[in-house]
Amino acid sequence: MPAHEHPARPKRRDAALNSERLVQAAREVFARQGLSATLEDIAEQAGVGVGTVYRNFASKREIVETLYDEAIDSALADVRSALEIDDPWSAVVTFFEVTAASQARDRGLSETLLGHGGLGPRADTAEKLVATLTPLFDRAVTAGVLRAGVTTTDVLPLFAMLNAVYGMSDANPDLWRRYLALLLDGLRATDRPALPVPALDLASFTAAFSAGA
Amino acid sequence: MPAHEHPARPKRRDAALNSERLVQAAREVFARQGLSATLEDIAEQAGVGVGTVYRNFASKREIVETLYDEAIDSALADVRSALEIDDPWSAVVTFFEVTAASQARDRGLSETLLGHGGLGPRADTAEKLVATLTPLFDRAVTAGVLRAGVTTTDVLPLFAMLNAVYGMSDANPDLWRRYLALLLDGLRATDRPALPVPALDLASFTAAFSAGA
DNA sequence: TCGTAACCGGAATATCTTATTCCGCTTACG
DNA sequence: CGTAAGCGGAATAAGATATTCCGGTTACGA
Repeated sequence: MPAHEHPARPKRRDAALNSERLVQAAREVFARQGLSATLEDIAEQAGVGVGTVYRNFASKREIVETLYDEAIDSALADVRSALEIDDPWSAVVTFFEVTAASQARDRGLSETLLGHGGLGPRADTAEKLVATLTPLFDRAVTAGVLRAGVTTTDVLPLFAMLNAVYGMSDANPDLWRRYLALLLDGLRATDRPALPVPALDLASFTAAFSAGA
Repeated sequence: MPAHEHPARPKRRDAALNSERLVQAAREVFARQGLSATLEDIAEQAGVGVGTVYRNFASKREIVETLYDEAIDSALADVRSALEIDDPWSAVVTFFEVTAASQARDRGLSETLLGHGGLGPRADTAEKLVATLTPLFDRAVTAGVLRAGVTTTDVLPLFAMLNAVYGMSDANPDLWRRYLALLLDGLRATDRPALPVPALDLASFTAAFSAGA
């Protein structure tokens, strides 16, 4: 908020409370149901009427932007903090596990990052993502722990795949870990033949990343 | 068509032609765009008006049923024909490749099988699917080529994952093969630790299978 | 070549869904 | 207490898309 804000009269106490409740409710509902959740779902979760939603946000889009604006930065931060792990392979594994765990926990987040919601990631995000991932992957390649041919552009398809499993079974919320383990085994250096079909090139990656579904 | 059909007067030639065109058009459009394709898309592809669609089918649902009624049986047939391959591991690989290839080629098909369209698979289909897959997997286990703990219920998540990649890049229509290879490597017997998190049990599998998205 | 029943195209209509607006009623608080 | 800030939620606006309808065409048998 602008620094020159009129301290004016503060919000009425009940209004301020509703405001907080709404943000919290939006987080929970989007996390559980994804970005296609209804404003009425959110209002109900917050225990208020839809009118109150609009007294706090100009539109649904604004709510989504408010909540997930830093989503991508946060994902990039996960990459960087994985780089602090000494063992190159552990770092890769940790990156995937931490990132996937956030997405499994928050369907709105994964939709935002995969562009399945309305507003796809901004155009330059793809490049930034690749740039950030490069050190992590390079180090693993140098150490000889990453399978030949695996590149940074593989992460989009890999997360898209995991995304398909997140909510599959209410009884097994951690089911995705099983398939992530499978994928990581395939990603690890082996004496097996190289993968068929090359990874996406940068152009295709960017296109796919900005496309969504 | 009933055997006691009045030979009556045959359809007008143009009408018969349109009929064929429509079925063909529906196949193409559903394959390309998935079951959410519009009846108008189909009519346009066939070069007719929407009215004509309704002179041939009572509803959109009927079109989908007509086209994908045998989809599941066909998938089951793929399993059985994979069983005719002598090498147990090749059989598993072939099953995945053949089945995934059909689905990559036809988005309507994969949506039907994964229940992403309107009409999910019928209730008893899950059991039938598991029953059919069992010999294929059992043989691979006996031969010691399948990783410990991998079961028939893994196929649903695995195909769901592949489904997320099928249309990802127009420039690389075969990209899915790259990730299928990765998954198959993980599925193959190794001396690596067992997978974390068990596979779905039958009840969860059935539930997930009938759920869709 | 005609007459006409069978067919057509595609605009109009019926439904749904969900975002967004509005307004009469409440309530916090000076 | 008075009243402006807030509120709930019905009403409205819009966008999709399945389905219906009907005036205009066309195949085809006589």
